[in-house]
Amino acid sequence: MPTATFLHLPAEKRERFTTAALDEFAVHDYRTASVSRIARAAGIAKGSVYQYFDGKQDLYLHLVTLAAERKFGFIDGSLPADASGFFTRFRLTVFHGARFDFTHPKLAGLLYNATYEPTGPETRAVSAQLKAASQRYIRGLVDAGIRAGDLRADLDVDFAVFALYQLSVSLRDYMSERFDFSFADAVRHGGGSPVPEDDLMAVLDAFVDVLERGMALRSAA
Amino acid sequence: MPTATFLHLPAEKRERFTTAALDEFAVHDYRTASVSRIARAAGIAKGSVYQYFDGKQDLYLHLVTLAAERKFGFIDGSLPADASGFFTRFRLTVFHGARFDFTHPKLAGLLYNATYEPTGPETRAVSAQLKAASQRYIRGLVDAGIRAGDLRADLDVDFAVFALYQLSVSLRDYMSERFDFSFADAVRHGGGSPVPEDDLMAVLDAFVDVLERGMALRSAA
Amino acid sequence: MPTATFLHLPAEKRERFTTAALDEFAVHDYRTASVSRIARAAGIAKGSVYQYFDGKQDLYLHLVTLAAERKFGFIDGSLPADASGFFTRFRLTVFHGARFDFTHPKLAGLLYNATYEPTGPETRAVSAQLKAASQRYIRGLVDAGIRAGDLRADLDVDFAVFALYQLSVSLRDYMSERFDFSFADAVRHGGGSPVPEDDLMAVLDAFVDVLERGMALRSAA
Amino acid sequence: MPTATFLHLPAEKRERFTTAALDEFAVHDYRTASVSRIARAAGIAKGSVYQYFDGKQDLYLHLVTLAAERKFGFIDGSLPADASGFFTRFRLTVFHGARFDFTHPKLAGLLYNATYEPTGPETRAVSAQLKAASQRYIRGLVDAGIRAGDLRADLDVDFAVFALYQLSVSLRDYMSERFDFSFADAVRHGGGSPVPEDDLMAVLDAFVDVLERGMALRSAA
DNA sequence: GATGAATGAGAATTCATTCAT
DNA sequence: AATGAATGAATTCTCATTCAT
Repeated sequence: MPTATFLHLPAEKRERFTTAALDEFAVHDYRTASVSRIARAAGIAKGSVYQYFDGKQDLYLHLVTLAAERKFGFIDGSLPADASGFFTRFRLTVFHGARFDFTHPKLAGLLYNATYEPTGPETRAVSAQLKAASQRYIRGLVDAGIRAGDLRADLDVDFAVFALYQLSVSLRDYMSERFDFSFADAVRHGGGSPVPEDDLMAVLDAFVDVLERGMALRSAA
Repeated sequence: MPTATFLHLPAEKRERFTTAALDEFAVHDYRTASVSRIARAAGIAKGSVYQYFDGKQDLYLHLVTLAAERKFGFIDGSLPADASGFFTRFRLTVFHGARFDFTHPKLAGLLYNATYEPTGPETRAVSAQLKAASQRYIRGLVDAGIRAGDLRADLDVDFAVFALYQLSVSLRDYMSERFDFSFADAVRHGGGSPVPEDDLMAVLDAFVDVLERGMALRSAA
Repeated sequence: MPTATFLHLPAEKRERFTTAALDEFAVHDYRTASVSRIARAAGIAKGSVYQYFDGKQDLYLHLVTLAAERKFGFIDGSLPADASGFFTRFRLTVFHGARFDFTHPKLAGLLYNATYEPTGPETRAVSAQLKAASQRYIRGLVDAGIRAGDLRADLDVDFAVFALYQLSVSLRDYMSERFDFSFADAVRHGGGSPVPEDDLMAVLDAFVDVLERGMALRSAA
Repeated sequence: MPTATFLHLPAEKRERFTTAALDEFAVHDYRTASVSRIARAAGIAKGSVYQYFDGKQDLYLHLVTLAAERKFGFIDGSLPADASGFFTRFRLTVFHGARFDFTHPKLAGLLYNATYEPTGPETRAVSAQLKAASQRYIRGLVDAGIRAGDLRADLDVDFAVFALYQLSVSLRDYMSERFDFSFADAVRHGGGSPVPEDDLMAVLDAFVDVLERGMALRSAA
């Protein structure tokens, strides 16, 4: 948790620091990220970092929490209140998640890194928490989908949740390759025009299409 | 690539080294893996590592390549020659892949680590190569499946390949959680009885079921 | 020396600070003691410490002086005015010194630490001063003892003073081991029943016995 | 324990390092001693220290062990084989111990520091071990003295051992003051002519005199 | 071809002290 | 008079790589 010192900081400075820290963790994993580099980039003394946070681990926890809250908040805020079926709702969730990734490449990069963080003792808890939260969210959608009759009642819910989670998370890789969009560059140079929403929707159509109908030729259905 | 020196080594020594290196990278990610530990475990001088390989990165590339060849070879060798439809063939591929993971936990651990190690200039190329090879393999299956009429002709092939790849790779996580099987322990202590093949098949049924039929209630189809 | 600022402080605040500082130096040696922790425990700003004292070193000097005064005062106040022979008087001195240690573990801990902290320019002076004061006190006893005919006139006074001083100071270690009494715990948890006065007296008897009669078999004396 | 690397070092270099390390620990206590300073003084890279020893703690353990062995060896080698009574033997032990201190000020300084080391987790074991060894040695002398009829049979052995130990160890302080000999300077500048052996003996006479006969006027003995 | 000692830049972290507010 | 954020030099320790033997 940030210290009181950090919270009392002038907004400008606090944000300069946060930006520097996000820049670092968006590009490097936990081990590779350097507190010294963050301090240098933020233009503060190395010791100050330890006035703001309990240490590297604490700073990391804060940033991941922050990013997760922002992303979940962004998605929630973008979803229409009236749900309209599982597939529509899921597509929108992924769609706004992807929009968030394009428009907040640093936060998204951090979350992506956190998800695939090699599990050392320092990061295990954070990664696990992050995964659990995402899967809980998806499980809620799936349960509702079954209740509403949108999904097959005989679905293996555990596997479905797992599949939806994995595909959602790694969709970033897919988009990156398909649209030749480098999230790494976006983080570093603020850059690259995001994928047009139409193209994005087309991908999501393919996604939902497979989810909905499966891949098989409707053989003897 | 291994140097000529390494290739001319007495087989026993070469294998002692390879084993030690695999042991190390199976348990640690690239950064955490230690060249010194490998040398010590192999009973050779640290300097020798640099006579055999160009450096840590080069050694890593060699090991990942080796592991990938072994896994692909294992799967190919286990598949019946006569294909019998896309879903059956795919299920068998994943099934034998999982069997490989259970019976070769070190090689599998290394491949898993390599897959999720996209950060850092040292590993990016290797990860990308590994991913490309896997996806090429899957794409072959999908293309054949469409030609054979097992898969819908209007399928978004790129997305399908991506989805199959991601789910196959991360199936390891799913099994680990579902069956409470720790691959890390298996690597370290050779241990743990692998998931019974029946249970494994049950998971693959759920997997293929979703792929084949999708998740939607066959509403008014 | 405390600044005027410190002396003009409301008594309550001044004492809160003193208590916090004693707590810290009773448990930690000079290097390990932390100004920040003291400020936090006293509920004042870190900067205030430097308004009250010239720095860590100055604060340390003040505390040691304070503790020494308290201990000497305690002993003096407990001794009967009419002296009754060197050994009785010395035994009482040590006895009340030990009682002070048991009942004022923090002050005693601080003094003990200060005594054995001769390393480093910051503490050397304070240690020397403390040692000098103690030895001066003992020298007074010895001189009087000789004059009164309680001690041998041919005694090497310098050595005698040194020996009495060292043994008195380190008696704490002896008692701690002999009675399994942890002064460290007493400081931290206020706790532990002190050694019963009878047992304490028995130790002092052995002490004085050696001092008085020596260790030799009264051979053919 | 030193690593094999350290033991295989050319004698000159090994000694340069050992000297530098002793210089450091003879003047500073454990906390204050700096590995960086040792490396600089020895003219080697900081990292090399960690090739030679497991870390600061390990280096410290090695040095203390070394110094203790040297001092005990020196004393043992200097004592005549035929014991001649407790007090003679004890006086000789202390005498040669003091000679060692004057002629090996660094080793002696290190041992002195180790004895009074503030007990943090890193040094506790070493200090305790050192004290235990010394006291065991003294207890042996005392036990033999009683058996031989040199010491009173009703002596409180525990206290006697404690007293002899404390006085022996702190004799260094006494000599330092009495003869105005700065061990610190001796360590730093190799300097100062040691106290003449006659003067040293005179002090030991006073010491043994008090031990043997006690301090009391043989009043009504 | 093998060795293994040496390197040195870089990591995280601590803390007494200062000084603008 | 009080505050408390900022400092920055100092600490221990790591490890891939090199190179003289």
